[in-house]
Amino acid sequence: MRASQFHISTSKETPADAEVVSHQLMLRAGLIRRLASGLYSWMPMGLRVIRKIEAIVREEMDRAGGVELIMPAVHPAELWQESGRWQKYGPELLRLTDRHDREYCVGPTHEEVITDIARRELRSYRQMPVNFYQIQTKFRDEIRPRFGVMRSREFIMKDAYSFHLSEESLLQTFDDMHNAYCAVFDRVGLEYRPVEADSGSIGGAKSREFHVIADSGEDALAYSTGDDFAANVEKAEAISTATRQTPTAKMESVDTPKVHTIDQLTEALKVDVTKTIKTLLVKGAEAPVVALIIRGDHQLNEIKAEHIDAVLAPLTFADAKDIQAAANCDAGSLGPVGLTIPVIADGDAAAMSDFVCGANENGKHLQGVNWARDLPEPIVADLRNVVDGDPSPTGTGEIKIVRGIEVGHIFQLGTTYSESMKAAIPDENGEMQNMHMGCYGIGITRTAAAAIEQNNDDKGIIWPDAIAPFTAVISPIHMAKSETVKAAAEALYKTMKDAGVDVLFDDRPLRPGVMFADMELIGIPHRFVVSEKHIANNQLEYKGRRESEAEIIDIGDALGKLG
RNA sequence: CGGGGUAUGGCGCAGCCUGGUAGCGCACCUGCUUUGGGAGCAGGGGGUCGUAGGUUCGAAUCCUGCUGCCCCGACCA
Repeated sequence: MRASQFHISTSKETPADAEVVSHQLMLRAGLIRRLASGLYSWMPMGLRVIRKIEAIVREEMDRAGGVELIMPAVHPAELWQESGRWQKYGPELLRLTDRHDREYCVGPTHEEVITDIARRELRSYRQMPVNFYQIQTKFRDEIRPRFGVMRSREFIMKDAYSFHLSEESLLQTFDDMHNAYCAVFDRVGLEYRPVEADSGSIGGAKSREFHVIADSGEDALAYSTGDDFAANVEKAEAISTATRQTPTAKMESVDTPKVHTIDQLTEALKVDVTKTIKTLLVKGAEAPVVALIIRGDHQLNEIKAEHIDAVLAPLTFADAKDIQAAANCDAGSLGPVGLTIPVIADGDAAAMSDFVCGANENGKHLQGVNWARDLPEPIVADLRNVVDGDPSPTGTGEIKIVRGIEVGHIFQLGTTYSESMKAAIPDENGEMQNMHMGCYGIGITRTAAAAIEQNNDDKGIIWPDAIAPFTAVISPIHMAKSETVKAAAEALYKTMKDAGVDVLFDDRPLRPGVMFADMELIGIPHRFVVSEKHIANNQLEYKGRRESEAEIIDIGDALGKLG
């Protein structure tokens, strides 16, 4: 491609509203343009990246036995009503009405449509297992789109859905997909980690997320230093190793005016934060409210809390009125002593002795509190987020926390959708069986953003070769003034094109500094500079995007630099 | 949804407090000079100042409504 025939649109200035580096660089390099909140156009330079990621995904899906199809972006409401998600999905589902007053939604995911296809198309167990996939635009009406294409409303996703007669077959495909995803992210050239995850609203038994490791990631991941355990913090089990000590203090009330937070409490009473507990009231499944108890320095894990039977799902915090009714005080003075509602304590909180908590009376706290002696034993459950240094749930090593960007997610759905949508098939004995299902997603556009988060410097993007918009650029110095340079650059361009290299010929009549700055910002991995200086020796200058110094090579050796 | 901020040429911003001919940098166009790391000089084009109303002789500026965009938002016992 000749740069003069392409569209290159770079900017020196960083747009004011871009927060994260990938968003800033994508805008500056002219890869994307914003149309409205959470809606982006992919400009020619950016689209090349997307197409390369798609090609890798497609190859690996095909290799793993996937078959590609494409489904409509707009879905009739009836299908979603049948699965029950028309109600459950909430405001993230963009709903539309057509001229006949029929209701539709813009698909945020395609379980319903593919299940409808499966129940119509699959008539014999001999047709299974089968794994359909598509690469297509999705729409989710996010509350707060941000970080450019990292969390946009419209985005491109590869979604695959597999159908099986048996669970064993599903497990086999789930493993195959796990391996295919590893192959995809290996080829794209990212540092990533598969982690155990909660399956969330899609439902089903087991799921695994693929995260690109980056400090700007929205998810916290826990991994073990001792083995290959890795899980989303939402899912990672917290192991309590503490054992309760014998009480030494007697319970007494202390005045704590204006103390509403744990920080204020530790300051006022000069007590270590690990001797305090916090009490959170949430709506219960049966009781109106339930008390959740965690140590002062720990954080509630909402996902874990929501999975407890006594807790109402989705997790809802008690409001001021509920708190008054249950404890006769404000939220800042809550404690478990004397409560008549169910009290569920995290393992570490249940192992505490002589602790400090709210007195259920504004302006007062209790100290020297002990379970069993001053209040009943709580129900014990895992309620908190794991933290750095926790023992690994596998028993070897300790937990470390890193941040990640979720670029892939694979689920074992089981028979959730085949039951609600009646997708059954006769087995070898002619008996109808609900199909077992798996689903597997890769965020194509998000993968591009994640790659930039992980690969950039003060000059711009540094694309991994596999997904760079162009693998190499030829930058001639003052070609307009030198027939020699022009001839050599044209010849090199032809050689590279003939060799199948995805090369950009920067034939724009620009000063060298401008050309270099543009190509570094865009992040082309390999640069070949053709100039009068070296052409006489049949040489040119090569520089890798990550290298600080250029080297002089023979023109004939240029192709060798591209591996 | 709640809180905060913001809206002036393609991009980044000043002007607003204290009402009186809309300005700067980048980008763009023309010419000359320059030419290996985002050139210099000269000239030029482009803006209903988000929108609707109000106050006023006069509104980008003051007031009110609406809209867009950005940031923050259980973490609290």
